[in-house]
Amino acid sequence: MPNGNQNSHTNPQFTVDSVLFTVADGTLKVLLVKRANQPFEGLWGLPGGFIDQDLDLNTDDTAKRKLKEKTSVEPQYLEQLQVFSGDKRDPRGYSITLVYYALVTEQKVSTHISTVDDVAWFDVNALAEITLAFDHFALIQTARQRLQQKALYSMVPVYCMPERFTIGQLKSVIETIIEKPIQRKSLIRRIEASEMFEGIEEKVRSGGRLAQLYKVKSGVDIAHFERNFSV
Amino acid sequence: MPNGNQNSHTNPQFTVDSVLFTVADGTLKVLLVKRANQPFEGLWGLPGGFIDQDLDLNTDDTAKRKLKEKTSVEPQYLEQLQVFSGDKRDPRGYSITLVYYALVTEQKVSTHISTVDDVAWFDVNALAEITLAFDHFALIQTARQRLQQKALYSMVPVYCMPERFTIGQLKSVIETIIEKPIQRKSLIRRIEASEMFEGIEEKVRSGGRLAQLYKVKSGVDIAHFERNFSV
DNA sequence: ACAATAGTGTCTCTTAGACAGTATTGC
DNA sequence: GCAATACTGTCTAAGAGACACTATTGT
Repeated sequence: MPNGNQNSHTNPQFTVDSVLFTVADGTLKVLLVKRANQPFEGLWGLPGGFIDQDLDLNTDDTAKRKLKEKTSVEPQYLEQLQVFSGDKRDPRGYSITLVYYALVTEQKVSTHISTVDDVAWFDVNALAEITLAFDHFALIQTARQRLQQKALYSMVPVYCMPERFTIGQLKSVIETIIEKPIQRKSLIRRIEASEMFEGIEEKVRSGGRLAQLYKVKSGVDIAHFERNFSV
Repeated sequence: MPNGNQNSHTNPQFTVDSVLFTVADGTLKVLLVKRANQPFEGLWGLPGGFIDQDLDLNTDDTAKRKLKEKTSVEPQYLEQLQVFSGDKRDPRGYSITLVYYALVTEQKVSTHISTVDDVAWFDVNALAEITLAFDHFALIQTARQRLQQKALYSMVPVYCMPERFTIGQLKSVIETIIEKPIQRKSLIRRIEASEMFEGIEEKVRSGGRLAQLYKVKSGVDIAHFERNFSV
């Protein structure tokens, strides 16, 4: 309920940060950027920054723009996580950040990332060993919990998959995210019940019997399916 | 990822607004405030305003403070909904608002509200008939959807109840929120499975057989129970 | 007695987990 | 044949909806 008498004291620094996840090599990874400015210059932190009112219609655009600057692509999935605020987050004083979390196929960004040295994937289980800027460690943990929850009742892990994938690959990605094994049969039941995927006329070898390749049917929104794994 | 070179262009107006719900007279109601300032002076809008860095440790405090100003009590339940942003929301230009939604027992605020004329409960189904400030109509609809979802798999509707309540009363409140009938038996199963409630040594009359009164066990957090109504 | 509301018992249906069993591939 | 992975069939257990049934109250 704005009333017009704002000032810098009531209008603190506002930024948008994103926790971009992918699954590769059997681990959950998060994209971090080496900071070029104070504070925390030289430390790794989340990609993000200020709104540019000329470029961004809203904060979603800000998150996408900042991610594209660092990865050259827009994430397949992007969702608001939550706002973090207070005077402990930033040594300069009270600050507010709107945090998004996002998912992407690792392959889509790997070539671009390998050409720069200030952007890299980090294993989320190895973050305790490095010092991150601001409260970004806590933000990542919160995002990870939300992703784990969402992976239990939705198909969002598919956003970490390449366009064509096998059930075995998807099972492995889900298990990496939720850190628990699931029943292959349960996954197949979900895939069938969702009616969001179709087998394509191609199989791929995987050490044993050839595996059926699947892809998302055109025009369906994966995010709109809910079903529970009761792990 | 703040970097220090902010200005008013990259740091637009930021406010915190709250959608406070209650259930009374068999309908879902939302608390609105008559605006005393431009823009939209004289129209009804959500309670909210700017952060006060001296009073608010974080945005949760801002939401609570503004709600207390209008209702004299803190809500029993408060949760971040989402951020709304863009240059269409406020005639003065780009703006950002962090929206919370909250629940309260109607009785706790009724006496205070009746003493002022710029705060009132509105039936959420009658909002189309009045003009609200800003995009507050849309914010309320989003909050209502979130509340409906949450009422399906959690016990949050209990936050709309007085301290002691019957199963019949809770059933009615849930049905008002989700706009669908539920099975009394299913509700009882949830109450038992949650182990969060206890019957007290008192019954209350309700037109037929006396009804058992329940209350929340001390020390339990209602928000931490998940179970599905498959309505 | 009867209406009204509270509360119980129990059947069915859906669905997830478990896991045995079959199918197909490379070596 | 054997190891490895893909896929299927089916039993079981949990839990929600449905609804008939019993219990207790005021009139």
